[in-house]
Amino acid sequence: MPFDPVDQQPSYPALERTVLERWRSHDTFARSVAQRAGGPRWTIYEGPPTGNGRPGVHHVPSRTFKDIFPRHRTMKGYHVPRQAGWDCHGIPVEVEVEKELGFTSKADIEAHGVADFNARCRESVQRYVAEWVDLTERVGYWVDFDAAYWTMSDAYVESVWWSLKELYERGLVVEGHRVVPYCPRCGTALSDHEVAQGYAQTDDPSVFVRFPVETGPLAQEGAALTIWTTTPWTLLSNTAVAIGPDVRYVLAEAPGHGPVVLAADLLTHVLGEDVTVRREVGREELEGARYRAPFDLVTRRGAHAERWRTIIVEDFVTTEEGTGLVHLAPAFGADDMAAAGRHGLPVVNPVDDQGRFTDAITPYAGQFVKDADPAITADLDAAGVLLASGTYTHTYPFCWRCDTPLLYQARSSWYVRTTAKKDQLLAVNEGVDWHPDHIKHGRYGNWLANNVDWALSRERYWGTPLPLWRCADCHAVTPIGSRAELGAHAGRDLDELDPHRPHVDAVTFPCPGCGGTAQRVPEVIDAWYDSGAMPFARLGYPHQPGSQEAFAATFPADYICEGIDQTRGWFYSLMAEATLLFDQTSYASVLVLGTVVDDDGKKMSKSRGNVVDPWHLCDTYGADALRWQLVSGGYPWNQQRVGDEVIADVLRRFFNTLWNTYYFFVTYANLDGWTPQQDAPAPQQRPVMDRWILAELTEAIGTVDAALEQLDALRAARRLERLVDDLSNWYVRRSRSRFWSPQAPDSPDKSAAFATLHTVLAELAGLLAPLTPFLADALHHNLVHGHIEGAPDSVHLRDFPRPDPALDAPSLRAAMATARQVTELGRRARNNAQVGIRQPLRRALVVLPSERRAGWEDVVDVVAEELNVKQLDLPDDVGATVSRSLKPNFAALGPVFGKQTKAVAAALGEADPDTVAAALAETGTATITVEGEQVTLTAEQVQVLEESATGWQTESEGGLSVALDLALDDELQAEGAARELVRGVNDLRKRRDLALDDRIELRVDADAGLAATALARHGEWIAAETLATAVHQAPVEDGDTVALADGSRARLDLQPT
RNA sequence: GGGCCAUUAGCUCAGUCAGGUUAGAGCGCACCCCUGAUAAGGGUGAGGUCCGAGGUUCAAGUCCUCGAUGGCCCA
Repeated sequence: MPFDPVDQQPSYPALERTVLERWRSHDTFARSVAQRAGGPRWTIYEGPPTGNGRPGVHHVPSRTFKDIFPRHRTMKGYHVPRQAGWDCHGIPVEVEVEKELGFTSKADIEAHGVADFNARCRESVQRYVAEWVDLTERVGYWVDFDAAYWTMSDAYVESVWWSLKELYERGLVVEGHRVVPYCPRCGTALSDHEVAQGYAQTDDPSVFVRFPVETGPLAQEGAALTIWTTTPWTLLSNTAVAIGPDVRYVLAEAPGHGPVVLAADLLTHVLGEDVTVRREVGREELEGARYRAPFDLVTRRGAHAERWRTIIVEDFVTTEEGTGLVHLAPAFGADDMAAAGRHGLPVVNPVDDQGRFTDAITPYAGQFVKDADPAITADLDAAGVLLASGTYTHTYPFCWRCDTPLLYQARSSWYVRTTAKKDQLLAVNEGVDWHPDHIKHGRYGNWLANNVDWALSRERYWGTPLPLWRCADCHAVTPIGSRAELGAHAGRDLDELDPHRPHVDAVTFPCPGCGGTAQRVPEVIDAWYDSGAMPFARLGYPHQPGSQEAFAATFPADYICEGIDQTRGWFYSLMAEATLLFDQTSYASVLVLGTVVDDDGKKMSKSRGNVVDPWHLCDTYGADALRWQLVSGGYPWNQQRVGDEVIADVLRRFFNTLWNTYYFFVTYANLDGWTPQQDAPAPQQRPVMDRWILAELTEAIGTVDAALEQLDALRAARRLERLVDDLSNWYVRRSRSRFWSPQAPDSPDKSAAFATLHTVLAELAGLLAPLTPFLADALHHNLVHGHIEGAPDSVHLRDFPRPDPALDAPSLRAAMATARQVTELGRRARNNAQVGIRQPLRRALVVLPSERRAGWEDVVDVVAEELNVKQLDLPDDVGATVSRSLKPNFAALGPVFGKQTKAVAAALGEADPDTVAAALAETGTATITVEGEQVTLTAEQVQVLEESATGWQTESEGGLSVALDLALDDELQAEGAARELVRGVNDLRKRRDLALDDRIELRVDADAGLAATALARHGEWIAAETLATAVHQAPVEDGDTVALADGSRARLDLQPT
């Protein structure tokens, strides 16, 4: 047998396991990369998954879309190495280990010993790696794990050090005293990402407080400022009050309160309806005025005495809530801190690392600040400055680990000064090809435009140590770019030093400036910096031999792909570091994926219990089906549904259709003994169906190739779905008989059909290879490898299909589209006339718009056969059988006639269709009367509809009509009967489980009229169609009954021979 | 509170960037047809305030403004 026999109902998971095994044993992935080593480089960066958790189905989309385009580019001749990577550092890893050890605070870690703690972290990140590798392989994502980079490796850490030293020396890494979200219990600042996890609704105090004015006219009137806060404990640290530049302020009085100043817009909101406005208060009265704050527990410092507790003007003040006058405590608010910087205000912070008031704050010393709120409020009341108090419900961040309310607190930490390069970041972003493009100026662009400096340092343990050594004496900082450099300073060989804590902390060296002792600063860095460093750090750049050449060849990446949650994660860290270090982006194009949801469109979560297991899907339907759902189910950046229902649907819709076509080909080729070596007519000499499907194939190749080139897998998948549908439900359906002619072993028509179908399936395998790598390779392996001279042993080793211009035939494709539309109308007509398709009809009349008549003669036979009519006429002049109507083509009329369009359309309705049609046919234009004026219209502007009249079963649509002649004569009825008999026999063969090529003897009980006529006139044809070696007219006891058009019944039975 | 995305048939989605008068596909449902490749295919039918309200235009699912709901990200 030329081809391996194919199961009619395949198990795709079993097939995929076979292919996986072949890839393993044949080293297919490595060979696919290596054989393109001389080609142009195309680079993808693998965003490192954190090894700190199990892979789930939500990881499959990115693994799919990271696979498709590299496979395509590889088949196009590009050299596309794919290095895997693992993200190893970070607080989530620490938390995992802390849980294991039952730790609750940093003190526990210190007591336990950082060395062992970090060793456990190192072990923890390797725990799930095997599962990740398994799933990655199973879904067909080709990536090189052997060459994987680990962000915790010595070389990686050293490379990150190099980059930080570079940035430090350019003044882009600085120490800053800034307000950060801080967990007083865990003793560290939190990253934005961590803070985002901990927002919860909570009730906080809400107090309105009077600050009496001490200078200027307002002081003489006894006025006080009105301020509002939800953190009374920050009032102790008040240093200024801010007003808005465009806010209107008034002096007002309400019963029980003295005269107070507040924003006019918030007057009744704060003081109620029963309030009297004394007068407007101008900005100049307020700005610079001194006031008295309720507490004097902290004192001003000399240098800032001037602005201490005065009124300043700041843009961030709004009248959306509060009073329009904002109390500032620079140590506890980012806006406050920024304002303090701008106005030279002091920063006072009477709160310690555990969130408690310091000893100097006598009344509240040692209290956790939030716990002191009630006492503070009571004291305000006692002092007579409390206007009102209550509770305020809002969302507030809590520590996601211990539920402690976070404090925004000024702390010293290290920053990357991304704001210094903000304009360049924006410029670099302009050059990136975002998919979808709205991200560029939308979600991501907005984020960049509001760029703030990158809070780099973490007061933690398991991370890349910040490579800065500070002198205890002169405080000079020495940045270190490698272990060798560190060794040179320390005067000993440190090349084997573990560059993590605590080992690296133990290394000190004499300060190059003053000779004092330089000690590493205590912080490690944000793990996001590690991930953003991967373009160079994965290579150990610049220290490792060859890393500089490798970096030059692979930077920037041509393509990256991750979920939309990486907008402010990896997409940013990659771009920011590349811009700061190398003044360019690190990726030319990026595909952003949407979130994965279940069958019902719900987000998957453990608590909801709707987490889909990727292994279940792969083992039930196959990885190809899962991949196809992801690429064909909608745009990848929208939400992606994954679940049993949608994937089972994909199997039905696409895979089974393709597989049936494949099964048909293999079955009949093997029956016939056909092989690709057989001579076949040149494509241009083949029958019209062959030329048509080859033209469709050629067009599809061009479309799919261009779509994949543009990272548009959806368009590629849609085109392939159409091609498979065309192939199965039109080409094979219409060509079926050509594959089955045992009487004509060497028919050129048959070999043309086999050659055509083989070509289409083989090229389909090539087109599908990037998308469904398993099925594509199975097809290739059976149909091409070993049959075609020089064909590689995997579809992934061949070149991507190229369109053959000689096969392209746009006019034929258009004609066939018309043919199929006519067929559809004809079938509708038969249905409505209730005439079965097996009953031949004498004649049908087809009306086509003139522009669609080209090429009709090529396809008319196909339509006649499909509709089972003897003759199809396309009369030039259908005369009396047609009634015409006119339809305005608004798309053409609108631009010419503008506002007059509707009048022209109305006039067309009044005009005589026959006259207009005749004029258009003769001269190409026609003149009608519109509102008393003569107007000339072109054929493009007017569509002439023709509809067949009486005596026919007529169906029309879009300017096409089909009219069936329903009259039957004896001859037609006999033919119809013959076809009924054939169908009856073949149905019986099938039910008796006869093989396709089993011969039979046929007996027909045909005393009655039509069956006898059919046997007499078409006996030979019936025998040929049913593989009957003999047809007997004889009584039949059992067997089947076939009902015929004249109402008679024929009994039939068969006997295998 | 801010930003982005989505909202089209019972369900899942195209169509929206380049406005054009009969808004499509698949699944599901009902009836019918076809079937020696078919867990298929074909025809018909039921099913649409294209989220809503304004606006621009000869013409709006499509463009603009405002709003609603959902999702994501951020605060």
